[in-house]
Amino acid sequence: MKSTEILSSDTFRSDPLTAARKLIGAELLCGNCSGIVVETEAYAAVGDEAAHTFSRPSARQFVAENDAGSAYVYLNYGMYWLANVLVKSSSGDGFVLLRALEPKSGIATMRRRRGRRHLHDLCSGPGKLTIAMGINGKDHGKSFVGRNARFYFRQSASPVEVITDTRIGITKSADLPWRYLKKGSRFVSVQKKGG
DNA sequence: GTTTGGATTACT
DNA sequence: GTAATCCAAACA
Repeated sequence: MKSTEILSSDTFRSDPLTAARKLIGAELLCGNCSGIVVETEAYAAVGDEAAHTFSRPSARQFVAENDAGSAYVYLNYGMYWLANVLVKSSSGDGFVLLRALEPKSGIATMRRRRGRRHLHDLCSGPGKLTIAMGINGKDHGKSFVGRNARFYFRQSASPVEVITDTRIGITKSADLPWRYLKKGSRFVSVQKKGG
């Protein structure tokens, strides 16, 4: 029972750092596919130069018009869809970028979608996991909340050790330790020394 | 109307 | 190391 419990929507009513940490170890489900979240990054809606909200009025409008738990999905580098969860709280709004999963279910489907065979190459990056899970621009604005949502999270069955690191692929506010990783996971996007 | 800069990935 | 490929925002 514990392992199939839906992650409380309160998770998305936390500040971005807390929410990003809480999502590590949760299971993301979409259709017949699922995977354990092993890597996330937090982006703050205010004061974070790396966040879309810093330079995009359309992103600020998204935050204003959507509820906590909504999907913020955008096309990066003209090629890859990246998926975030909108979080809203009294201590700050923001996004949690889903960066890597440990594949659990629907692996044949993931292999077909990705055109890759190896388990470690299915969801080991923000652009890869959206392909593997079948998430794209049509999912922008949809909700991660509720058992009937197109995608949703299950609570971790057991406590997970989380480590932090600096965020990947950004040039502004790059020194903030807002990347969260499941300790020891070999399914993360970029292995750093010791990781 | 044109330019610019990306929260990436796969291939050489 | 770097090509691929699209969009929002900024500039003219």
